[in-house]
Amino acid sequence: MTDTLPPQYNPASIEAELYQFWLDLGCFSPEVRPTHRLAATKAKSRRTGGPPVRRSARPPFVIMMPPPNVTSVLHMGHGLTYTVQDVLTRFQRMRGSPTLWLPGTDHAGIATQNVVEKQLAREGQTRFDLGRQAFEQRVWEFVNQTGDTIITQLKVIGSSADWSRTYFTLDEDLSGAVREVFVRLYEKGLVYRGKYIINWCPRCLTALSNEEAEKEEVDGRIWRLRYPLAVGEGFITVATTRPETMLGDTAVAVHPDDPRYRHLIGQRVRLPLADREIPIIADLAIDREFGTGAVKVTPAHDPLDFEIGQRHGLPAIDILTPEARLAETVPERFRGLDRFDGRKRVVEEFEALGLLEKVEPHRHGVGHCYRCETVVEPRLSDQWFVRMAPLAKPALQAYRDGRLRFIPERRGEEYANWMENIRDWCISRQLWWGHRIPVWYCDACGKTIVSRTDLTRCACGSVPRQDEDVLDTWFSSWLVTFSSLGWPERTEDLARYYPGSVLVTAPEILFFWVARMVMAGCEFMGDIPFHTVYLHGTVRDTQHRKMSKSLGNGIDPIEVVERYGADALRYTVIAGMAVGTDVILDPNDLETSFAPGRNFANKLWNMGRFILTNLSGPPDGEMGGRAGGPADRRTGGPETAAVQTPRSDARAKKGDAAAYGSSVRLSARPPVRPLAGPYPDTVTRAELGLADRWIIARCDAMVREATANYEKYRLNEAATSIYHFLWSDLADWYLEQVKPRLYGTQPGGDVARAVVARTFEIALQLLHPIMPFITDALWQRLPGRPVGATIMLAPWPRADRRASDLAAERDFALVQELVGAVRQIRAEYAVEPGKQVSLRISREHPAFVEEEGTIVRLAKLGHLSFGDPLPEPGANAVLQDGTALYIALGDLVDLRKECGRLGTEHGRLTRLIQGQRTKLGNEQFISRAPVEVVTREREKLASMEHQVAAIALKREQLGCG
RNA sequence: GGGCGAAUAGCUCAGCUGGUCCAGAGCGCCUGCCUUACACGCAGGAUGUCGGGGGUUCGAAUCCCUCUUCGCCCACCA
Repeated sequence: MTDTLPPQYNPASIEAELYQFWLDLGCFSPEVRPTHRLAATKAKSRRTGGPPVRRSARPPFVIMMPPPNVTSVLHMGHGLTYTVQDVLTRFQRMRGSPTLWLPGTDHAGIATQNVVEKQLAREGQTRFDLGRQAFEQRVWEFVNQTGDTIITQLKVIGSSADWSRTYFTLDEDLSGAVREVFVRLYEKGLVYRGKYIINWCPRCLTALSNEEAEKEEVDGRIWRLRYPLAVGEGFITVATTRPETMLGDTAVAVHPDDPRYRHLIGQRVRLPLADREIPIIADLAIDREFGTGAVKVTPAHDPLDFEIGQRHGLPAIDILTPEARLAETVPERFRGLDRFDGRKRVVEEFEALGLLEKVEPHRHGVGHCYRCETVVEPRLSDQWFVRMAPLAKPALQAYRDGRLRFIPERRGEEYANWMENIRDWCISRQLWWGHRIPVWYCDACGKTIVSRTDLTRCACGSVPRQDEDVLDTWFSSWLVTFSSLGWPERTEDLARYYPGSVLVTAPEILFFWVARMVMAGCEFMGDIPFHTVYLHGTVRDTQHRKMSKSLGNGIDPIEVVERYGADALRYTVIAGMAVGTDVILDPNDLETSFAPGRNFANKLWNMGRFILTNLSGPPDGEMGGRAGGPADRRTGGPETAAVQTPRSDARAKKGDAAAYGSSVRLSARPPVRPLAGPYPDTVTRAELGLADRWIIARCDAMVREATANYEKYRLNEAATSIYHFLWSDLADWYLEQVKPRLYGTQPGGDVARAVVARTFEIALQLLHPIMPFITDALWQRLPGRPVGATIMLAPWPRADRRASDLAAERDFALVQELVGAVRQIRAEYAVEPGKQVSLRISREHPAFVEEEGTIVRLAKLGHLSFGDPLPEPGANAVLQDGTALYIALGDLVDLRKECGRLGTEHGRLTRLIQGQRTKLGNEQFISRAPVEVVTREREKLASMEHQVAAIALKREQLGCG
């Protein structure tokens, strides 16, 4: 790493190198991985042989990474979710927990198969041309070729996952777990095969689970069709949204108590077009209010109809081919028509026959394939299912008991609601890419054999055939909380890292994945797999549309990293995301969208440049800075930033390397004793000035706030409080305040350096989980860092009681108000930027005396004096504590303007005082409000009265009338 | 149809257990500054009936009701 720090932060110059450095240190692993670099340090002397493993008192912190699809490319949604996970991981790691963020990739059955099939299509082939084996081979080749892309990209954004443990859901181990689970569930009677209505995607040619068929509101139509009675005159009118299915009708159902139809029950109708007779039956499931109250029953193509059919022993006629064309079972003229063409044709014929009664617009939910968005077809089919109700019980109980909690909380109710109404899970897929169902059928003896191992011979001696289907992708993902740790083997990892801690993901896969993982954990491990489910928002564009490939409104995170750096990306999404809310970014204006992060990173960089070049003190041996004379800081330029300084020598002598993160050499793990708070141990309280005490107190407040917010998953608040401390407090005020001290033009340089170093370091550490690269780059350059130290393993700063200082906060606020007042006047009177003016302050407050230098400098004053303001015209202001200011401005002053300014202020305060008096005059308020509140309100009034009196006096002096 | 959430500055949103955060941030906008860390910057400034109405309370952006408008989840009304 070179030490030239250019004025513009260039993320590319540090990120890749730092990431590699972290990898080399092995610090993404929950176990200790001492490297040669570390072992070479004085850690050796402290330890007597053996690996430097230290058992932490804290329980491990484990996050399962939701495995991205193996063939996917990073999008902004990934950018968000993996950033959140990395922030939590880095936070916990620094707090001293053995931390495991376990990554993996998902074979993503349908998605991957679709991609490869598309490739084949371009070559004019289908998977059937290749055959099963060759096709699988082809997919493997594709996966091996592209599978690393997403992992590489995750690294680019700074993810500190333990890559050595990366799994793939089709790995041998995980496949073994899948088979084990299938067999166990089968043996328990929880897996069964049966013929039911499932969601069928006519494009992917496979069954889907209920969750995979996404309901979407569609503007459709509802047709009323007349079915003539078989005997005599008349007809019964049914209502349908899918007229083509009438070709498969096997009954018409009405409610048994419906007076309109009661007399028709038991009669038959002549089904038009199909020219079949079907019965009119009565069933309680019929809603009399809807449509005509008479329902056409198509058992092969509708779940409700299927149930009715079951109850009444109706035949089911499948009228569709797998591709959703009309099948052999319909009259010839319809055969081969696509379902939607068939629909048109059926309606036309009904109309021609005079049997179309009415067409109405109708908005309703239609299922769409979650992978290709094709309208799914409810279809009667032989599939494998998992009985879910028994599995849901303990998973629901865990939530009810409070053992499993959700953030935001309301998501818990969605979870519970789903669990309570859970339906069986269709797990077989008519695909070739995935875990083949471990079931064999023997055609000779008719046996069905479910087996953990591949079966080559049936007990009867003949060769069985394996079920053609594969399992739902989610059937392997719901197991990863333990299968990725070696289950069903009883591995050390499993013992140590199960159950995990937090599951972070998007709400979209709450049911697909999260809920099922809880069920699997309860069933196979006897315990829930994590105690907290953190569901973050979605990344959307400025029109609040979800970012997606098809809409073309996506943002490529890698492009953002290339342009602004990973830290800018991370800070922007974290700061922009309150709990449970979405992140809005403008794909058309990356510059503006990521400005917060980019600007902040650059600010940090420059703060770092400034601080590092000044930590070594002024040149020419003016360490105390007591001798005057402006220091030429250029001689102590960036190149020397990382060299040892007297300060760091002092630290080294104290042997307190641990406090500066060099503990990495001792244990490669944060030390048990966390870094103390912002109070620098190298100075005594007596040496600290007002500004020093103020920034230390502010820093301490930030430590408390940010830590609490990290703990509460309020990452945006943690981010903004650190941002505010660094930018508004440290950079805008403290660094400006200490410049003369650092330059040696004022005494106290040593103290200033100690305070700057400590507070900056603490802020960097607190910020590290969010902006890992720049914080480590700067932190490592701070004086006294041993080779191989990283902020990643530095201990989490602790609040320090000695640091809080209400008096300092109050007094420095006064100084800030005063400087602000002067600046305001200067701006208002357009005083030339460089021009010095004189200020007179009515009150000799100790804070003003102590911070005189600051005030003079920051308010660009030539001279400051205390005493009654001069009676001559000048610019005036009154602070909240009643302190009056007077600035001599000569001809610039406009008396009327002054009177106007003061008059406005006077009026505003008078109104407030009025309100305040009314409030305090209210008996009810005095008696009912808490004493502290009343006291506070009284003080407020007193202060306002004081201020207004001072203003009145000032107006009198100016002769404002 | 059920359940839930949100409406705060031009834009995107914070505001966690009703009373110092006399309503905040970022971006944008206006004015002045290339002040020797940073123009991806510094200083100053403007903009809000906290969606409408009602209520509870000594006190409401914050709690309750209602209306309006968006959004989310679930659902076999064909």
